[in-house]
Amino acid sequence: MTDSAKPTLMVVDGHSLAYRAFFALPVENFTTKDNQHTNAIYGFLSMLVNLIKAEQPTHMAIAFDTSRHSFRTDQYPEYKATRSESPQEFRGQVPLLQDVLAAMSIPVLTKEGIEADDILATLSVQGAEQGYDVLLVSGDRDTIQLVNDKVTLLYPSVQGVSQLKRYDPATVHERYGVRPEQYPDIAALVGETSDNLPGVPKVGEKTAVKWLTQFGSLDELLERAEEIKGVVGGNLREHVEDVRRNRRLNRLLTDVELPVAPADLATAPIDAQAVRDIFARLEFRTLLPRVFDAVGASDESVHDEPAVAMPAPIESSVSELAQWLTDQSEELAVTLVTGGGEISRIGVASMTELRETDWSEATADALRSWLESDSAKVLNDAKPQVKALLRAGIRLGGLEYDTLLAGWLLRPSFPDKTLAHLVDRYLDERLPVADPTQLVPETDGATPSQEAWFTLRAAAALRDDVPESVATVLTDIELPTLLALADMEIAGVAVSHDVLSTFSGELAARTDGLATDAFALVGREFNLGSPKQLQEVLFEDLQLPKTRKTKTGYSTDAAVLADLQESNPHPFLDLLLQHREATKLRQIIESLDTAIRDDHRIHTTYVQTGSQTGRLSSTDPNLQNIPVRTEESRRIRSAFEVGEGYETLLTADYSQIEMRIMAHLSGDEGLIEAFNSGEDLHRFVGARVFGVEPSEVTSAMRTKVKAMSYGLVYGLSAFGLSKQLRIEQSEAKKLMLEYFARFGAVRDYLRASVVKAKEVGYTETIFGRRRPFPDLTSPNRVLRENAERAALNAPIQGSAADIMKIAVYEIHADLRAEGLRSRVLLQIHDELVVEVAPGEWDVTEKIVRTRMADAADLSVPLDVQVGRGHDWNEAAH
DNA sequence: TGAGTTCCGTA
DNA sequence: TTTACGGAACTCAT
Repeated sequence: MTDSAKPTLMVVDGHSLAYRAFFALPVENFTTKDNQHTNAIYGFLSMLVNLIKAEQPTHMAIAFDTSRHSFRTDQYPEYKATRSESPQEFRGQVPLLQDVLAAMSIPVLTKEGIEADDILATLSVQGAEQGYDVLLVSGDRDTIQLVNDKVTLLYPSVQGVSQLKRYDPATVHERYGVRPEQYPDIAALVGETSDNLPGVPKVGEKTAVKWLTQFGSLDELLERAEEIKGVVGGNLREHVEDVRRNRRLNRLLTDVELPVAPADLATAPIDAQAVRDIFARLEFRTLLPRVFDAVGASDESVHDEPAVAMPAPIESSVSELAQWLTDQSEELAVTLVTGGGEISRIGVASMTELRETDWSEATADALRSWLESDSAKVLNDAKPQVKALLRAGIRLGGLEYDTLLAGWLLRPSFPDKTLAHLVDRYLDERLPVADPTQLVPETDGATPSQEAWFTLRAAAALRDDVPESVATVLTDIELPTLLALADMEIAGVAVSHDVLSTFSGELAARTDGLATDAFALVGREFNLGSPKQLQEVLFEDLQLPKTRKTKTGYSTDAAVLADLQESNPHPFLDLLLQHREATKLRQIIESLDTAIRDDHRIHTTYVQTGSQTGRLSSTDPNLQNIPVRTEESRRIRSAFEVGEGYETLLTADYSQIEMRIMAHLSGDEGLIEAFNSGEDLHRFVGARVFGVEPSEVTSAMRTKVKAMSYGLVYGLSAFGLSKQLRIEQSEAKKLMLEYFARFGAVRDYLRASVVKAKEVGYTETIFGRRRPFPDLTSPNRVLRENAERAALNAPIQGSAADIMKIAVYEIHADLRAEGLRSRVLLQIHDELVVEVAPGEWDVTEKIVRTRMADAADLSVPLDVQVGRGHDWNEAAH
């Protein structure tokens, strides 16, 4: 408190400040796991807390607008009419913010037909009369008129909500050149675009101030308007009525009837538990201690102490540990410290006890039976640990939960997939981490059993949050898949260095030749791989027409170059395209070759949490983007061979799985019939769309409906379709209309699924996997439409991913259960590559075919194509 | 050394 | 103005 004995009354325009916060803070950082946006609430509270701490008000209230309707709109319907409606994401936050304020015992004032600023005006007058120092906080300039010796205005500066500028009469005069009560006169003359109040044309602040100084008052000025010369004088005379109206509307009411008087607004103790509860719901953590600090309340629960005290890790001998493990009846968490694929230490935790020991062969022997048993185990990021155990000859049993996978299933878009983040988010505690920048860290990182303990507790918290359908996806799809992937990664795939290097040599000779020829055509040498230098050559040296713009210049991608070749043929373009193609192949070969390990095989890593749809991704190297489209590029696939001790490779792929899912989900009778007819899909669809017999469908017709069918799944537009097929947009539009005339249920389904997603905030696959889409209700059209297309696609791509995962783990399990050596090696979204041991072809093929076909029970059959060959290319035929 | 951009390979 | 990925090369700033 200040040394003045005077009480301070602080009145805040909640609406205008929360609205500023809404636009100032990126919404993606402020979204709870239920997809509740909280950026406006957070920003407002953050500012409020700072204010309370700095100003120490003795009395306080927050005023809100009730609706767009007010006495001003009654008088002048156009008032604020150009202001677009505040977005739903904002409006949804206001009631929550008011709940928070209630918990903080801060009165919220609203009155039907009255704007927040009028409440501020009324309280400021009452407060000043009754001997308070009045502090107004508002983002609306009209409140400047309220400033006087007893009333100070805090107004957000351009930099943002956190910076408030303090206006007393002197600062107002300094800034606007008039006394505060004259500010509305200026505003009336100049007009206020944001309120849709036009002023006098060509009159800005400077002119307005000059006139007011000259004539002393607005009334005087309007009386003697004929004395003003020139165009502005004419403008003023023509707009006298507008000015009077503006002045009428921007006068704030100082006599609003309120249920409270300043004396009723004395600050009261906050309801600590209520604040904690609502902050937990809003997932605010750092704000909680700031609130308690600002209001001078103490709260022990906010000081980072774990809800449960962490037991001290017990260093155990191997035999003690083995004994302890068999004594436990509850689920345990396990953490293996691995490095270079080797295990160095193991930690195990129950809720109450932490045990750990170094890993050695003796450890492996002693713990094997427990590790392989069905005893329930929880791990975080189990796959690398499962692999390390497999290398040590132990097959982990009883894997009940993986917190990494659970966290990803809840929020597939969240990039931070560390245990530290899960602990932070779901336990609201901090996982101890060693400071990596210090040679001798001041703080120790968590030991393995401590990590296990946090994992166990994070799992409990996650189980509370994960909806049942998602929990089923984790248990029935992801965990079994994890075990299959571990074996696939360890198996790897045999790749011939010789085949690769022969091809690479040929390509090297070719790229050199192409570059030489290209430089000769241009007349100088440059870096063909540099988009920047290439632009100089294309658009300056060769004077080709400018293409599609990119952030940094003009595009030179393959599609653009093909367009250029059509409109402005130039031999250089051809050479460039060929050079690109050949260098790309060389790159791919190079990365594959360096990835071949001593066992002559490549071991990719499947990232189970690598996509937002449920697909896998593949890294180091990526084996899901090996070229296949051109005859030549398929030579790379021929380097992927059957390994030693095996007989042949088997490839199996789902044909048109996404269209089949579409048929199933939409229930479109035409599409279902297409798949049941046995006819080629695109031929069947083409016949329907173009009204001809299937035998009469030309390849051009087939190409068109094929592009249309595939495009559907992506939310393709007529524009995109025309671009892809290189046809007129009108023709593309016609094609879409014809298509939907025959397969209308498809369109109905796609539309309905986006509407549903908008309602519930997420999409769902056939098996219950969810993907949240907060942007579906975004006021930003680009964001919203992007989200709509992704939401259209997610259930389809995701269901296909679910089906393939089910097939993979069932095939994996069957092969093992039958005691076969044949094994799954690769998964490329809708294709599997299997290595078949001598004599096992028939049984393996049968398992693969039936498990893939039966992975889901849809209203159309799942068609599986199987191929056999010595290498991947051959097996694809 | 690292972030951002462009381009391109796959399903 | 077509979904989902990983990765190489280049550019520019640090």
